[in-house]
Amino acid sequence: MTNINQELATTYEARKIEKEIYDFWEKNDCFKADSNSQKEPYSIVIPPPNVTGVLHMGHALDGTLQDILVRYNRMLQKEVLWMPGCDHAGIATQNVIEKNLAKEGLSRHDLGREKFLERTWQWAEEHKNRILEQFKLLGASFDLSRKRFTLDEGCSNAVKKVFVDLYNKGLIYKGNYIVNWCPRCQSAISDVETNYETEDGHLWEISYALKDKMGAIVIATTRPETMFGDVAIAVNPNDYKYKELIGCNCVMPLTGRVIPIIADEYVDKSFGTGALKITPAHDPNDFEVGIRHNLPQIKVIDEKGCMMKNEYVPPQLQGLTREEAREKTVKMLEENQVLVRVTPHVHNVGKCQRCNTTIEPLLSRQWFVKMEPLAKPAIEAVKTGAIKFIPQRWEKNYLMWMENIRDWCISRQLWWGHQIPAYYHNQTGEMVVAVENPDPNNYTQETDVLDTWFSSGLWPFETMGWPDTNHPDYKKFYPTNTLVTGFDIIFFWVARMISMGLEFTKKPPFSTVYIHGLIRDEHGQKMSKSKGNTIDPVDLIEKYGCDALRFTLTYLCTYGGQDIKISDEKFEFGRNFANKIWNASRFVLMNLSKKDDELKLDLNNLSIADKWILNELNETSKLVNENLKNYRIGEVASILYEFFWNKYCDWYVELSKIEKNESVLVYVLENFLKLIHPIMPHISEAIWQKMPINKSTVGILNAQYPSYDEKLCFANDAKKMEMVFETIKTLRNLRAEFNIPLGSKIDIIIDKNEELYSQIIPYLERLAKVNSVKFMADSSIPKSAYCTVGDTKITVPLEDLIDLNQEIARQQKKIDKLQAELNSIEGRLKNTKFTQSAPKEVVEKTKERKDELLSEINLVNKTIKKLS
RNA sequence: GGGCGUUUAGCUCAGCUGGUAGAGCGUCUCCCUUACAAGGAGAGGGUCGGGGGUUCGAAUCCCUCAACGCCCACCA
Repeated sequence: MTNINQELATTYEARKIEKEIYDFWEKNDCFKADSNSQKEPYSIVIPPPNVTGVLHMGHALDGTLQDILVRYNRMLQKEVLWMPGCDHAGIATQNVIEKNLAKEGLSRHDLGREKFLERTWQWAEEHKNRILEQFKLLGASFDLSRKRFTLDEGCSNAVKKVFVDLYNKGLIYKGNYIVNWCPRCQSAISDVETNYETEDGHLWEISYALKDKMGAIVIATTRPETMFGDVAIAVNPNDYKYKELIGCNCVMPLTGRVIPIIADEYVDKSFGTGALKITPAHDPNDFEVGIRHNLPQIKVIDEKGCMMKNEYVPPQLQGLTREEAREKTVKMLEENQVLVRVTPHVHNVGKCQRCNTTIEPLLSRQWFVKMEPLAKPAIEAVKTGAIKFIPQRWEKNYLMWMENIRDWCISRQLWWGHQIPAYYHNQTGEMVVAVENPDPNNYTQETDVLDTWFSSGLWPFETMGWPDTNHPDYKKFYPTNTLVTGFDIIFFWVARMISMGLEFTKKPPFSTVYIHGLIRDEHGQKMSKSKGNTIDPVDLIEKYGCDALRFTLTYLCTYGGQDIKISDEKFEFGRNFANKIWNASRFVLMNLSKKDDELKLDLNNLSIADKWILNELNETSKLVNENLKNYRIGEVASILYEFFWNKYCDWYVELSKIEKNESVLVYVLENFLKLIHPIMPHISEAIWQKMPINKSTVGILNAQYPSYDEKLCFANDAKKMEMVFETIKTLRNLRAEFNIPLGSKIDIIIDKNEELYSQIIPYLERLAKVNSVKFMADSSIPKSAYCTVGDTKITVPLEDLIDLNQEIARQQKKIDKLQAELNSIEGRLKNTKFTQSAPKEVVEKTKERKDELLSEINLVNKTIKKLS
């Protein structure tokens, strides 16, 4: 036998071993899915990280949870596919490239579309693999041979087909609507890409003179610079203040243009002055009002956020930015004495999610997806339970959004992305929507590209070979089983995948959506580079090890999906556990004298301790399976921690130093390694491979996951063993209270349960430093300390070592505690309502407890009497 | 303006279908016991945010208030 002591270092060298193990899996092609397999399928698609991205803590959590599910199901002997890939991330990536260009003093327009895309592709190719390589550091067991990219040929074909189909079904339309326009990105963005921030602004009240009457009407606005695009003043039809003015005209200050006063329910009588200027080209609500009243749309701010040069904008304002124009407009209004009042006003301002620039609501020609018909089946799928959210509360959130869905603006004025498959005739301008350009000589393709989420919305099926529904992957692995993601992209991504999946495959793309919390810093702040509070998972892996990171994150992952606050030091928890596993295993392996067949578990040759640990293992297996199936993954981590550390190490391994059963020692370790493998894949694999047992699979990752086994249920023996532990703990406690040094051994006299205790005398000797054990029904040694374990009294003759008063006090304390419990229990039992209405078992249990307490109190009382 | 979440030991948090509160870290005492000091043995520490209700029994279910956080929403 090799010298294992030399082979295994005394502290676990995580990184060295983790690298070796991952290499081993890769070399053996362990993560490759076989679409021809007869086994039951299990599949997950990764939420595709951005091409330009680097691994962050969110990925670490998300990736770990997916890997746990994937590895668990692989060990349940299913055919598992975890599909990896990246997202082209339209705006995000284009921004990065443009920033780099800017360093060279160039803009994308200097390069032109073709050159720019060439450059972006080059960047994407260079960075595409980086993040997936980093996922490997997490131990991700995805099938890299199937790696996909949202802009690859297959995805592009799927996107085109989906676009054309939706267009032909009338679910995609093009038109002039008001959209969220980012003047910096120079593109439209969707509603979900717009974040609102409260800002301190002003409410300016401006007087518009009536045209054919004396007097004026005063409106209130937060954006005076848009007034040049006004086409009406609106009041509420029921507002008596303005009743006679409806239908009148008024003269705009500064420009003198004449606009009507109209009535619309939308106007809130109580806000501001109750009169509202209508600017359809620069406000979404005004846009709606304008449509209702058939008003013109006057654009006064351009795509860069500057005042336009047209007949509506006063010459001195033309070309100014929105901000400059606002200041100057206010000044001009003041000079003209039409500014009635200025009050501070806090309001919400839309910001571009990507660059935080203030959004300009802008009238422009865009492409939209009509969402209502697509949302309907997606709502049904969740309502009927075809798709389940975990935790369930997210369903409400999802449904509320879907039921109030608005059309989705999918065109982006970018270059990086899927170019919209619409073609315009060079002369006639006729438009054709088709997968291919009907005639490249005469038709030019639409320059807009699609929102990134359009292609990621197809991710679960576009990666499986769709639209080829005979593709082996599609047939075997679609629909997928579980989608794992954070709540922040339910609207962006999850909702759209469900809609698109149902529309195009007629199947929900997954049956379970497992939503986890977000990673935050130790103060609960969101991690961001700008705040400088990020923790790099790669650093953590280097410092503590991958399995330590995974275990810690898993442990912190609650069923309710709470956000997870982390700090560097928290990962010591996982590292310590890995080290414990390592050392316990080292101990077991070092002390084995048998091999292979000799280590086969013999159920006919078990001590009470063996039965106890096997019973515990069995219970643990049961719980772990139950909790994994129910996505209580944090609970699994805590169950396994408790089992291994507090049961196996603290007790069973210690007992094995006194009297060992190698086969049980190995059996329990082996099964624990299997149980922990999904969470801590490397260390479990590393140790498993060193174990002298019959290994029927390539690695532990393919071994059969342990489950509850009737044959290993030893409940009665386990209970007895618990009593033994209680005895040892009680004696240790006594030792500590009386400051008896470990060197001086104690004698004990036990009054009951001789059969049990005589089996475990060596344990008492070693673990409680007992010198001798006597069995005597009634020991009457007055100068003694006493312990009671249930109905058993243990006398510890300490002669002069102890102060009798101290011992009396100690016993009295125990009585007080027992008595308090007894009082409460008796109260309950006296209450006939309790005995009548509580479940039988509960009443029974309470009665049993009462008897236990009574006899123990009785016992302690007797000993006190004897002492005094 | 709606909706959701959180409030439990000094800190960070568990606590599933109601049966009388747990872990890790930190603190205190003792131990470098031949797997592990990233360890071992022991101890202390909580009227479960406030108030009300349902119940034999509430951290757990209901109502209400408070604080903090998040999401959605067009209030100019």
